[in-house]
Amino acid sequence: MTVSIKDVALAAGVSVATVSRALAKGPVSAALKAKVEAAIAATGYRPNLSARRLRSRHSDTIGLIVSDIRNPFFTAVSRAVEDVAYQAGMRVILCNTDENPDKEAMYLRLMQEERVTGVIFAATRATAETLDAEALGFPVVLIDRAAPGGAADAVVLDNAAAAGLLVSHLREQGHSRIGGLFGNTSSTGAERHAGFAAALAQAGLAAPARFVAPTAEAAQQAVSAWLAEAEAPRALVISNGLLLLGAMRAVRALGLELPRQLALAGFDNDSWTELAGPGLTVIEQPVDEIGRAAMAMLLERLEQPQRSTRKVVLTGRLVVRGSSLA
Amino acid sequence: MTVSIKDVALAAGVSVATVSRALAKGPVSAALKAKVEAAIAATGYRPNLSARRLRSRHSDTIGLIVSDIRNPFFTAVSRAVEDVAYQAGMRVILCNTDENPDKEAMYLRLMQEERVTGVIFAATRATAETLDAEALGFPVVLIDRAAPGGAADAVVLDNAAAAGLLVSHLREQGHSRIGGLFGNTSSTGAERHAGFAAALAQAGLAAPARFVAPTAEAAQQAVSAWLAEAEAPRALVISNGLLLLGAMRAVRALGLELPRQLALAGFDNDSWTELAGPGLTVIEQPVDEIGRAAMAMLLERLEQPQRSTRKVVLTGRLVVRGSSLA
DNA sequence: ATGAAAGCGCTAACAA
DNA sequence: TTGTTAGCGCTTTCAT
Repeated sequence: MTVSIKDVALAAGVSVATVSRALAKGPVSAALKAKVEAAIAATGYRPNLSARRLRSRHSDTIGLIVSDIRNPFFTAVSRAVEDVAYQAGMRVILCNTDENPDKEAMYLRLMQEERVTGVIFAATRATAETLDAEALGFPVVLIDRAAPGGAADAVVLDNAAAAGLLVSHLREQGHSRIGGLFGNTSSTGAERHAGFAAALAQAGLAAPARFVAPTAEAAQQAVSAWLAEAEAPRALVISNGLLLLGAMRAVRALGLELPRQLALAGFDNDSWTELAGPGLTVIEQPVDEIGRAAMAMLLERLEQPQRSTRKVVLTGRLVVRGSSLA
Repeated sequence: MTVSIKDVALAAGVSVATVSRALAKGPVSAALKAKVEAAIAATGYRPNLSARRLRSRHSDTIGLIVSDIRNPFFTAVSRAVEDVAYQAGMRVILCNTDENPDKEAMYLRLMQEERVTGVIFAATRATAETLDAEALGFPVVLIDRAAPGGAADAVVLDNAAAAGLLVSHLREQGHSRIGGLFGNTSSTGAERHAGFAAALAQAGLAAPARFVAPTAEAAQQAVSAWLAEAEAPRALVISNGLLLLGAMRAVRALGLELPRQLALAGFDNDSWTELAGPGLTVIEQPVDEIGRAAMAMLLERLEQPQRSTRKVVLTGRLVVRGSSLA
């Protein structure tokens, strides 16, 4: 039925050890190696990775746990991670948690059962706070959101600075009634809010903010309601690409003209932001770099399990488009 | 070091078989089951999935091979597939081929080595034509693109009809100089072109068409060049979401006003299409249904390996927006 | 350089 | 219901 290394050995007239060595590029004479290769071709043999992992005790697999792969930010990061991983001979298991702590716990358990080499993880705040990398049995690199107190390695954006960049830009365009919309499950939302609030405080301005579930629908609803109020902001900072999508839908539904009636600026240079309305002003995250840096940190951590945790902080780039211009 | 079922058995004072049964919800008395669970908690035991797969001879894993997860169509399909799969207790391996036949071959080999239960595969035309599901050793369900002659199960859109829908719509809006842009690597592009050409032929009109690599960049370039020509079309049908993105960038770069100077209609109701310009008229694919149907077909095929191959043809829905209105 | 043999952690006969 | 035992296919000593 299924052909094993034993069948190959038999067909080649060598021992299973020799076949294994030939496969692993170990010390095998050219003559035997040729015989083995012929036998593999003749039998149609394919190594069984489960057996290999069981015996060799390394899975060469990393887990990538994100909230939702439909978010273009995570899609882009995951492509970068996968490309690097496959080049390094590692597989990637991708999981979507929908920002649900129960699912996060479930997938972390799965990662243990898969005996993964390591995990790259965009955790909710709740999980990041209680994460115990020691107990998990594999290294974890957090992306997008960091753990408090440097409990784990992390690759993040300088969220506060980026939010400040957006506020400064809107101020330069003459805005003073600036509101902010943020996600309520991640530390990222909190950090961006902090930067937003600090920048406005420094300017002596109020910093009205709202927090919503991290979905386009929630954002659309929140923005619609907010803009209908008497003291509605004239400019809006939106904390991520998903929320920005919802905000933009609200703007369209209300028939508002950007930037005349409302200035809009947000996070994530998703491909559509350049095409919507007059183009949306956004903070571009270095998504490829985030993926690469996370993989690199994971590999470093594997080599030096004891070194102290690090946080790589990357800088966002302000992309100015029509939605925020005076 | 790593705790195995043996350690649990020892701690619980039972045999390894009893632990295994307790884990598999086999016949175990409540008393022993409690002891086992206590021992698992005490030891922090986690089953080793590699060992389980090796011994049980089923991986409970399905492979999902797409061209590029950054394409929102595949992102959406993959989410649907994963949700169904995880509910059915299966894990998913996701691979990106970038429409590269070498990568396709490599990942199919990987699937064999993982001893996957089955594969859902968006193949290039080249690979679909030579696909031999028998030799692979696992069932394959093609998505988005079918194999000629029904060589494998498939879930596809009625591409020709959908393209016809777009042409009819543009005709109704009074257009007669209608051009089409299609991808050059997939059967999907070919089918959409066929439907496009047939619909225009029936109307007694010319059907100028161009074929490009399936990237936004190639589309942008092709559209820019085409619209600069003397006999440029006044309406454009674009074969998928990625190409549509490129086309839209070209439109913006040229400063064209939709739909006054150019009518635009295409495939894939990606979230941005409602926000770009006056909103883009598109064919919406039932992405969730595609994912679900593919998983369902895979499971059916596993139960009935011998039944003849089937092709599930789903219907696209025309979503009319401003980009194509007279 | 090659082979014999042990055993990774688990499930599935088979016995009891 | 429970325990004993034989492998699943592979890598890795340990000999030779």
